[in-house]
Amino acid sequence: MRRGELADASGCNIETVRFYERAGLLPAPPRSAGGHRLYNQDHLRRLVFIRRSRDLGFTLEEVRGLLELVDGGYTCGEVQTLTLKHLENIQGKIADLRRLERTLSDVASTCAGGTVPECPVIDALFDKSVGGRA
Amino acid sequence: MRRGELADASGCNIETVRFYERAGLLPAPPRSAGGHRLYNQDHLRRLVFIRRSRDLGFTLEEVRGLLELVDGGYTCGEVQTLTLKHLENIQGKIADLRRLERTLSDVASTCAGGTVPECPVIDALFDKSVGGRA
DNA sequence: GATAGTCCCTGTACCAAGTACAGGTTCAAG
DNA sequence: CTTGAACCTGTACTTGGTACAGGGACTATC
Repeated sequence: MRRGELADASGCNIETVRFYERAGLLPAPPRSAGGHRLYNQDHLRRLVFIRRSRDLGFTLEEVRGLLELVDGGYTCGEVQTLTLKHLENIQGKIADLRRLERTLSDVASTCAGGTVPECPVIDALFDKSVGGRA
Repeated sequence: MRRGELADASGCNIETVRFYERAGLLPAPPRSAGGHRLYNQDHLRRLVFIRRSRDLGFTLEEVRGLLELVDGGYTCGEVQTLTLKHLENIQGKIADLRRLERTLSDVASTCAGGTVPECPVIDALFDKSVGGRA
């Protein structure tokens, strides 16, 4: 398989394949006489693993950790630990965004709209406390 | 006020002040004979505006838009439009993350933990469909 | 065997939104 | 006048890719 085929088969962008190779997530494949990368099913499997992990919101660093487990042997418990930790991260982000949403809709609700050349939202951004940060 | 004082007073990092100047969000202040930036209360007000907008999750591009309104005159309705649009963005992100959380906790729940050298989470990442992307 | 068209090669630059640092200068206090 | 802190500039780094320029390889057709 060449790079374009691998990309299509995995759902990755063709440039991303090279990027993952440079990042050390995907092993450098053998090359043709002319220097073209030649992939096999193992590469595809691994690339799909990476893409799915990314779809689940794991960072590349976390994916690297998962791949190390995969390569070096792992227990279900180790994987569970990483997964639950990541889940907590996601939940933390959701909580942050909900606070933000709350603050923002509070601010927005002070605003009556219309063609008045002043706005409490702008005033709040300039002058008032606007709630904590994410 | 010098740059460090402005940074402290606004809650920004000192480097960020320079970054916002380069980005065209904060006007270049007058300089001392030796080239040091000298800020006034208007700069502080504007920087606080930027920081608070950022805290509310507006991108720098959106902050730029808000500042253009501030500088050029605006109606409450215009501000409201931007604010509500941004609120929708945030809500969209929350929805994405909640789908992700759901998928992730579904995957995590298949996993029993312990010292077994295999894990359904890993299997899912390699072999199964794992749900849509954010 | 030539040629066209597609794919691939490398290196590099770009995005957001800053942060950090090196190497040199200025300011303010003592 | 000296010291030390704060400042100056330019540049590199981060994350997770994407995009492009300028060239080479592969494949099919004539």
